[in-house]
This record gives sequence, C-alpha cells and structure tokens, in this order.
Amino acid sequence: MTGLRKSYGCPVEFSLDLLGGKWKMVILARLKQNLMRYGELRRAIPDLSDKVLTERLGGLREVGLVESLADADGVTRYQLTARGESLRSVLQALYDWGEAEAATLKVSIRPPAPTSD
Amino acid sequence: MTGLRKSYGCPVEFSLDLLGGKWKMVILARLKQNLMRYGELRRAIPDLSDKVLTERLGGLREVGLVESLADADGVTRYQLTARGESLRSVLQALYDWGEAEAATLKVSIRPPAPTSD
DNA sequence: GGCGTCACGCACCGATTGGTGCGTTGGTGG
DNA sequence: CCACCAACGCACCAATCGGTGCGTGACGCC
Repeated sequence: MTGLRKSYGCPVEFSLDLLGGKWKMVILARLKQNLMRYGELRRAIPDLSDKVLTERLGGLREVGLVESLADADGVTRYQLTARGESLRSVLQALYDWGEAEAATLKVSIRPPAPTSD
Repeated sequence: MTGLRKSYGCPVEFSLDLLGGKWKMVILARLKQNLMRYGELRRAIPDLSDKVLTERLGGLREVGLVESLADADGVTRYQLTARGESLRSVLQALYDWGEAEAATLKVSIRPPAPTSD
C-alpha cells in the first residue's frame, strides 16, 4: 500500500492519512447513498475536477474502500466495498455535524440541481 | 469567520472546510480526552511543529471549537468548547475506524512515550 | 466520416500547507 | 545575570494538492 507509514501516533492520525484531502470523504459520502457512475459523481460535485476525481477514485480503489463495476453498456459504476461500508459511521457523523453546524452558522447547503441523463 | 464560503454542495464538504488539514482533527481528538497545556499537546503530537500547532489552535479558537484558559500559574490550557464537544461522534468514529483498520492492515499505533513534567 | 461523450493521462502552474530557523517577550530558577 | 522554558510571530522554503488545458482511445450517433 503506497504512502502508508508503519506507525502513527493515534488512530485519528492514521484515519486521516488514508482519508485526508479535500475530496475523498466527499466522494465516499456520495457513494454511501448508492453506487454511481463517473459522470454522476462529476455532476454531483461540480467543483471537483475530472483529473482529481479520477485520481481520488484510483486511490480509494487502491486501499480497498471503493470498487468499480464495468457494466454491459460500457459505463463504469463505483460503489463502496464492505471495507468502505465500515466508514458509514464516520461519514454519517460528518454529515450530521456539518448539517447542524451549517444551520447554526447560516451557511447554505445546496446540492447541485439534478440533471436528466 | 474567515475563509468560509456561503454555500456548499453537501454537509460533508462543509465539515471538511472547517476541519480539514493534517492536524486539526488530531488536535481535537487529543482535547476530546481532556484539557491540555500547549506543551502537552506538543509532546503528544511530536510530528506537529510549534508554528502549526499555534496556528491550528488559533483557527480552532476562531471558529469556536476550542477555548484557552490562562491559569494562575501562567500556563495556558486548551479545551473543547460546547460546540467542540459536538464533534465527539465524528472524532470517536474516526478513532474507532482507524483503530480497526490499523489492526487489519498491521499498522502500528504507538502514542509517544509519556514524559514527566 | 465527423462530432461529441466518456474516462482517463500528462505537463504545467498556482495556491496552500506544513516545516525550519530564528527572533521576541515574559517568567522562573540557579 | 544567565539559561531555560513557554508560546508565540516572521521569513523563507519545499512539498503537496488541486486545477486547467490539452491529448488519447473507444464508442455511439448523425
């Protein structure tokens, strides 16, 4: 597994080494709802570029949190693995806290408008 | 509140805008156990530099997650605010996941040896 | 056949993050 | 008076991250 150190000062430090960065947990949170196509992820997270989405998905596959399924119609879909599913409590906790905190700070949470496909 | 956008695509994105970066959540996880002095934090997280610890504590104070208490003996102690306490579930979830995942991947979690003060 | 889409890769770049080294002020102890 | 500690700030730098722009091959559609 590339990039992992052999030793960490605490489990949170270790978690963040695997999950850190601007977009990984956002991607995982999307996939927590249901499996998604690449293009759906792209549209769901408009501020995230093509290049970084590909890279982050690759990294998440590499550590076994996400898997890709090539369908018959040639479209790739991504979903959480069992291991990735074990992150549900982390992702839900971040979601819940963010929601409450946004209400407190009057920050707007506005998913991008869905588009037909 | 510096740096916050007015709108986010989802609550997880918002959470990470406040909590992102290499050390904030590690610091918060330490303070979740109990209030700590600056020097104790420094020693508990040896890879974290003076400069960055000061900066991150400042930022966490600024968003109201941490407060500092100046004691009679002139030593400053840091602790989570009530708002910071609301992060317990996030921090505990990251801790638990990291612990389980480290066991799976045979990664060592080794807190720095405690020193007498 | 040409065009558009999909899902990538590559080169390059800007911004940010984190670290080092040094300095500061105030306090304490020898 | 000096040394050390605590808790910062500042300048500078290296590394990393994320984005842009462009290219690619495969595929589908007109």
